[in-house]
Amino acid sequence: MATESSTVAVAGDANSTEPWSARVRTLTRLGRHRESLALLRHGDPSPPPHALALPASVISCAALSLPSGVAQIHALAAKRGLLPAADAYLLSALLTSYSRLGCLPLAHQLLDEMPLESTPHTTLRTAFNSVISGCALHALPVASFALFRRMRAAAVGFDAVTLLALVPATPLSVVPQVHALAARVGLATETSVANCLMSTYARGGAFGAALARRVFDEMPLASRDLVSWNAVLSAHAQNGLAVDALELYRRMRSPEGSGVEPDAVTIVGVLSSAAHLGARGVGFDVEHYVRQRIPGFHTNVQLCNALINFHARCGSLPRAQQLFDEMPRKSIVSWTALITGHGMHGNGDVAVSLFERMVSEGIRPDNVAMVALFSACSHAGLYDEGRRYFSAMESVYKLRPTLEHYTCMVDLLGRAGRLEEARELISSMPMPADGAVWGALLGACKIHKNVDVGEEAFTRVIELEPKNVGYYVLMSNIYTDTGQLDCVARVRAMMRERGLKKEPGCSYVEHKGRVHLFMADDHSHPQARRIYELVIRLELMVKEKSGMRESEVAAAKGRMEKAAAQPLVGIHSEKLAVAFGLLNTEAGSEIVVIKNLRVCGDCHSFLKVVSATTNRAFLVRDASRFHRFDGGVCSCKDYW
DNA sequence: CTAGGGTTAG
Repeated sequence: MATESSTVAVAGDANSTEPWSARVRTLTRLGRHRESLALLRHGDPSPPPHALALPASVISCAALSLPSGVAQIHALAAKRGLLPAADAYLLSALLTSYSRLGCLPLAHQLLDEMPLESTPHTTLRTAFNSVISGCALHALPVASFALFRRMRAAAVGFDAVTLLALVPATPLSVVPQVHALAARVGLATETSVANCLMSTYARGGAFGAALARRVFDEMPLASRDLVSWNAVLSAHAQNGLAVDALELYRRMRSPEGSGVEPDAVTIVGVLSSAAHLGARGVGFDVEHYVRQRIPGFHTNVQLCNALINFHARCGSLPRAQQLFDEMPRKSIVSWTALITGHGMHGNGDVAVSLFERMVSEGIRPDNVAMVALFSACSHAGLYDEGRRYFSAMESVYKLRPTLEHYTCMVDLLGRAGRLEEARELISSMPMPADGAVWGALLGACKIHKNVDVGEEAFTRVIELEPKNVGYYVLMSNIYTDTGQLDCVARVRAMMRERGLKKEPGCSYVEHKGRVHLFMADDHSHPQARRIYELVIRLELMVKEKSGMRESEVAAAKGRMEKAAAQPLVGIHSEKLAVAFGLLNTEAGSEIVVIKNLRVCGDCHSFLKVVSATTNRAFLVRDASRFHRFDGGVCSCKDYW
């Protein structure tokens, strides 16, 4: 034992008793690459460098990004007759190093020189694996697939390592075939391969997430490790399946997770889903877990970004800001998350100054940061700033606007009432407008009750997205607002013919750790009777307070109900959620409501008046932003 | 002594 520790202590030292070739290897293993190469170059020439030293030196050259060094050792080895296949380790080290350094022609050449008949299959497999992973690493998916085919043609069996390199480089549509091939040799349920398949499938939208789920379900329980859980959870989180992601998190923490402890990667996926859904309780619990169990989380940029995003999108801007301030190093994502949060809360000026601070700290904005900025300008009615930044986007920041940027700008111009200007912007686009762009124009026409432009936008948008119900509802609401009830009926008929149903509105409130979900005209809550009584009482109070204008709305509603069989407006879910909040909280508290659709005008004025008389603040996150109702006014200043 | 798996913002 004493000798072993002294060997370690002097490893690589000049006075070590090791043969010097072994010392080269030791230095490489310790990551002391320069010393290792120096020893190779200037070491005792007798005995000459042993075969043992050469692979190590190759690895050191690769670690130091020295392709010429690799080539020199390659030449030396060739002179000694160690190649093409006499020394499998050396060959392997050369192939890996060439591949990693991007010298793929050399790697290919070396591979081609190998005698297929006389080389052991394990050596061949490793050689192919090295080059396949090199091609994958350097974005040459076609080449890596060609090598895989050659490998199979030469009857060289593949293993898990082959698949780990190949699968991520395979076009998504072909992955199921490789998957089937892996399954045939029993590799598909191997932990590393299954994890790799799941993360690759995760790139394929909701359908990909379902395939990832299947891989996960088919894994033997004992093979699932932390990465498996993270991969399947992220597959759902990244593809908008937030509810499933949270359900997976719950399962992971149950006995089924068999002691797997969430790590920062798990948490990032969970927080993303919680932020999406407005699942505040989940996010708060997870943050508690982070503070207890993930030491030094402040230095984990991605984790902090996920927390900032969660707080910004779930109503706690000060906590987002505090986390941001506490980060020793921030990324553009940190800035963007905070800008988005301020944008959603209507603090356009704060968003703009954050953006300016970001730029002055030397961070070049990217496309996502620009979207956040435009959307913040849009919600705050910052027309001039929006226009200015839009033109700066190309000229100053060298970013080409994408469809998303045009969508934001159409929204910004449209909300500001400049419908013609928005229409012109669409005509000037260098690419065809998509549904979102026309949809933004349609949304603006709803705000400004513009039937003509609205009809054009509607025609275009339903050509592009005939199944998106929201656009039919918007058009129908424009007709309702302008009293064209025959047209309302026509749009409804279109919806019926196409088998489209209005997406039901729902709102929820969290209270004492439980989620209370309400749908429009929903009576299923245990307190439903008291909730409805309160809503009716409050509506009466609101009507008295706001007099004529409300009665006009009621009259319009009455006319509409006569014209169509089904009323469009019943008791919307946010009224129920707020009434529940009023019944279950003390005066002075804030009631947070998360809603899937946008707040309608009627509910908006209702909530303003109610906030003035009940000594509560209501923070409502709807489909596009936050509204904070307090003392009779809304933070959106009625601009939304 | 060689090849290798999961992550964020709109």
